[in-house]
Amino acid sequence: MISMEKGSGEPARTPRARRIPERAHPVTLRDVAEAAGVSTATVSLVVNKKKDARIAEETRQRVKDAIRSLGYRPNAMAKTLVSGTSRFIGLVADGVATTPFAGQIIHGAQDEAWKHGYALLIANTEGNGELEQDAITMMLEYKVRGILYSTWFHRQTDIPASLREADFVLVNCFSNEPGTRSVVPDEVQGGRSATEVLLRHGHRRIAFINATIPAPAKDGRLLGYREALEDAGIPFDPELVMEAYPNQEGGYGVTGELLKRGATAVYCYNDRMAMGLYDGLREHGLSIPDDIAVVGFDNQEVIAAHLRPPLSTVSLPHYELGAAGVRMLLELDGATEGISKIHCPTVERTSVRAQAHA
Amino acid sequence: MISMEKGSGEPARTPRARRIPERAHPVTLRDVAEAAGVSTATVSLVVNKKKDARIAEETRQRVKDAIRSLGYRPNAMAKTLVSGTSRFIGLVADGVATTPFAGQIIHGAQDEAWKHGYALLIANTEGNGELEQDAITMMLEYKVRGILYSTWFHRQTDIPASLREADFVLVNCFSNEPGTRSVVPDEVQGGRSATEVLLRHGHRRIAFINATIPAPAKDGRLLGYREALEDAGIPFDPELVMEAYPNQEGGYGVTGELLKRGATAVYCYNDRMAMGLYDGLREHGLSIPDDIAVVGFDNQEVIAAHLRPPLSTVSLPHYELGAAGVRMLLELDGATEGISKIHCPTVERTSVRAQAHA
DNA sequence: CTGAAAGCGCTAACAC
DNA sequence: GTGTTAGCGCTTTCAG
Repeated sequence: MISMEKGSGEPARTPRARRIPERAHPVTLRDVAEAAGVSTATVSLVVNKKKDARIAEETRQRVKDAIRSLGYRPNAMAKTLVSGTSRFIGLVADGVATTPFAGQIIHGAQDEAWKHGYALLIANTEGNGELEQDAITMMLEYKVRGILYSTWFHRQTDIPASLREADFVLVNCFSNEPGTRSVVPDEVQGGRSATEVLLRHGHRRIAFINATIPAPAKDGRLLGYREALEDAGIPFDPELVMEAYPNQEGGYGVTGELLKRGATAVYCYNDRMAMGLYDGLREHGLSIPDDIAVVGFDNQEVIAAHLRPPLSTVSLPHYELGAAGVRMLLELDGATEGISKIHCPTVERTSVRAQAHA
Repeated sequence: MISMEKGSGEPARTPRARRIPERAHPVTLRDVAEAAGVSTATVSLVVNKKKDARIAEETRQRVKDAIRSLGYRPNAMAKTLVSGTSRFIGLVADGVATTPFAGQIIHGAQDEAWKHGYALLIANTEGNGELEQDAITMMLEYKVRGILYSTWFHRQTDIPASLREADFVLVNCFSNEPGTRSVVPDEVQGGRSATEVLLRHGHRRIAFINATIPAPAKDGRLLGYREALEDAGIPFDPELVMEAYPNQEGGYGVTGELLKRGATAVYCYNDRMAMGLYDGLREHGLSIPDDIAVVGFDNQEVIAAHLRPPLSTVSLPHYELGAAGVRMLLELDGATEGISKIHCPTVERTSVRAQAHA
């Protein structure tokens, strides 16, 4: 009555299992085989639903019953040991905690990995080089199928030496080293789309508030803006391009200058600047979108969707970045080399309206 | 000259390694042993830096050289297979992609897990029950040391059946089932702290805009508010408690009603509501903190730190939640049973000022 | 249709 | 000090 140790007798089913359920003796393939009166090979066959192996229906049933009653769980470690190839994909990210962006990358990568039978082993380095090194080492030791190396904002990056020991793809970052694979957002197309939203509503005098910080986004978004204007036959006016620190304070601070330029619409480098600009505009007694139209970039949910009025913007496709990353790693898509650019979709809300006198 | 297959001869060091470096023949312990002219046992001993085992310095060096020149990486799978216990902790989250909150939990859990030699195996279910089931199964098969089951907002939860097969702790959620372990934020203390910030600045007529949605946060934050008032000897006035949907629109919408109550300060259920309220107050020509003081809750960085003026608020300790979860799982802290409440720190910015006529 | 046996890479006695 | 050996839990020929 007192001893229930070692799970002797019935399938260890203590009424109120305490901590660490049956850590004593994890049930193995062999246990199942013995219980069902067959060999381990047979059990393995039914567990893995091998189509070719013909097992008597009666035997199969007996095995299944044994599995259920013993609560058998295959040991993935042992499985990958023999198969030689693990079912892991590593994802090292430098900023899961900082923004929701990295979260989206994780989500996309995971959905796609899962779809192909892989589990995600993730490491969040928050920019700490030592942690990053440890993370990669760990992944290497777990014999991951490959590693996704991602950054929370789009930038160029150095490739850590140990990363080269694995099959890898850069996500949301890139290297100019030849032969490396990477997926990044298509900033140029994004900038073009943002501008086109304004153009479509009849605006012709469109300002662009760019970031002061050098980044592929800075160059790309500007280029897209220029291309869109050119396509619309509007000459580029350098007067209409301003720069500010890419956050709320930056957007707010540039308001006065913007107003002097006489634009009817503004395209902001990101949603955070747009948020600051909203405040600035309001202080000047201006209303959006009637007095001036605004579009942002990033589609940072918490902000864009809840500003007054909700902000039209261009979405950074982080989910897709993660998903495309694993596809590239697994060589599932066509492109398996170089930089793959992911489309940035437009998200229209109500901060833009057809221009009154257009 | 043409054949380089099977890595025969020198340590497979092709000049320009293509994809999948040396997938051909991963170097094993045995390879190292042969190269160094010792047994596998010896290599194992130096790899694991066993203190007690006495190895001749000369031998140790020979082994180390072999390891380096072959580029040997221990196989974690094999290691855990023999040791019987894996070095994984599973983390299933329902919303990494939705908010930065889950990201913080991941970060905290990972740092703490790492500190104790564990790697985090994470699964992002975004609320999808099937995915969740698969995730837990996967973790069970990888023989994780235990599972952290987390939600992105603090709530009660059901415990999935398969979760019980593992050692687990609930993070940011709880169950009233006896014997389960969980870590959650201390909402009551948080609500009290938020109110006290206002009290400390001389306010006595403090409104509370609560959420309409039932949640532990709703009850806890209100209770904290009442406790703080009571301690300050201020009678509770139901008139001063309003409810609205807990986002920007909700905060904005309740502005008019709030103003009728004649409060000198408001404590909002969360930062998003405070953001909406800022807009509402501004439209009424009121200035923060001079005309009215505001505090929020959550400390949602993108918002709170960049509102005009920056919002004083109470921080939801997600990082700590993750870290404490791991500690509880590993039974490192004192408390190893029941619900552990984590302190919510106050973050003072400039949306509160000493009351003019106090 | 099913069983026996070898072996995946590594650790841990236990010899020598 | 260092080598031998027996598994860890599983898959996979190869026999029967």
